[in-house]
Amino acid sequence: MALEHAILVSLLEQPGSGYELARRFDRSIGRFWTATHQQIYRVLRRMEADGWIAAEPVAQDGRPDKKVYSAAEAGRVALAGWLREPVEPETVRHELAVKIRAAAFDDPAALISEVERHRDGHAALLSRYLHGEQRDFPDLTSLDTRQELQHVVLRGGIEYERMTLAWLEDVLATLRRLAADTRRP
Amino acid sequence: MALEHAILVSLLEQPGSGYELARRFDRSIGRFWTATHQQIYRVLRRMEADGWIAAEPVAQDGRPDKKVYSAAEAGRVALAGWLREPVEPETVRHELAVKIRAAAFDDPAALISEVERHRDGHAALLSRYLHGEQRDFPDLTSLDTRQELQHVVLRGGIEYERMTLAWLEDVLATLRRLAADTRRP
DNA sequence: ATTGCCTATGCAACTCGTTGCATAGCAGGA
DNA sequence: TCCTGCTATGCAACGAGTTGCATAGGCAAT
Repeated sequence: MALEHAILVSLLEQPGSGYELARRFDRSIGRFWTATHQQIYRVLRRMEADGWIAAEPVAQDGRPDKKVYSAAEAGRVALAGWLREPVEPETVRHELAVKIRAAAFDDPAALISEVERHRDGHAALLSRYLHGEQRDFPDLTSLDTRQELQHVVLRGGIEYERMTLAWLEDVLATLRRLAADTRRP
Repeated sequence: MALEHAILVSLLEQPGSGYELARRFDRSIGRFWTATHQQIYRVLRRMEADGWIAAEPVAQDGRPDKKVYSAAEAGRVALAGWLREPVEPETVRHELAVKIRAAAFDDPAALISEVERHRDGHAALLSRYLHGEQRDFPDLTSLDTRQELQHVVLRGGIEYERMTLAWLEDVLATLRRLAADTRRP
């Protein structure tokens, strides 16, 4: 399980409440790790009990109080240990690939609009990444270690989206060709 | 949940026992959907109860009896319905990306061997895909619908591995540069 | 002879992840 | 004024996924 570790990284980069973490997981962190607020609150309580993080209650006016968490030394040590462990067979769940192969037993044309939706979603994400890159890394010649590492992860996201986009166009061309073939074979 | 649907696709392509399905999920299907034998047996029982698949006991000599499942009409209909539903935000779990960002709070050099391991794994997988392509699709000019769709999914796998490989080399170069910088800044 | 691996299925216990709902005050628009 | 939405945290129930173990015969190598 790496949710603890993803939370630790996020808290090391910037302390925050459970709610704030949930929003980060909807944005930047969510690029490579997703989590709902339920998961996050549960894990935060466990991590606090284990001494990995420390909580400080913060009163706010006009809105509910919050608990701001920050990474503790024990958490940083646990993270360093995890870094040195070999990991994961990376479980894959690619629903669209299942659908494409399933289309052989139904109508390939029925999938076209669904694939177009995915393509548009990936195109939008790529454009968000590229804008985010320009905003957060305007000068690529002077980055510190943290920024270098954030940027190489972002480059991975960008390349992934580019590749996915090209593949989805390939899928669409294939589906359209098959649909035309079955209409007048 | 798409495990049912992945199993249906596999059984439509070729009937088989739970054990055989489990092995397929370790090989080709496992490229885009993973599952253990436990999950598979449980889901098979439910699908049989729902009338999506039919089971036929097959006696074998020299080894235990098996139950060979095949997709039923109700299953095919369910699969066609699922094809037409919009789906999934595709939950992402990219442990290596978490590790890379975590390295900013520890020693970037500690990650190098881990990333090299991943790179080697992806290189081996790419080579398996390319050999599988040559074996299963020797003549790309005469494919039926099913093969066309299988091949476009395989192309996706190949492009994914190529992209990942290039990115991991980028990650390695970045980590090595950062490691050199911190040794003599 | 024993050990280990392969086929084949399954139970039990557990953890992880998701969904629906609840509370509660404040802000902004129809 | 009412409705919607945001901040902020949490409970309860369920479903999905993992891990360890069990059975049981056959095969091959040590």
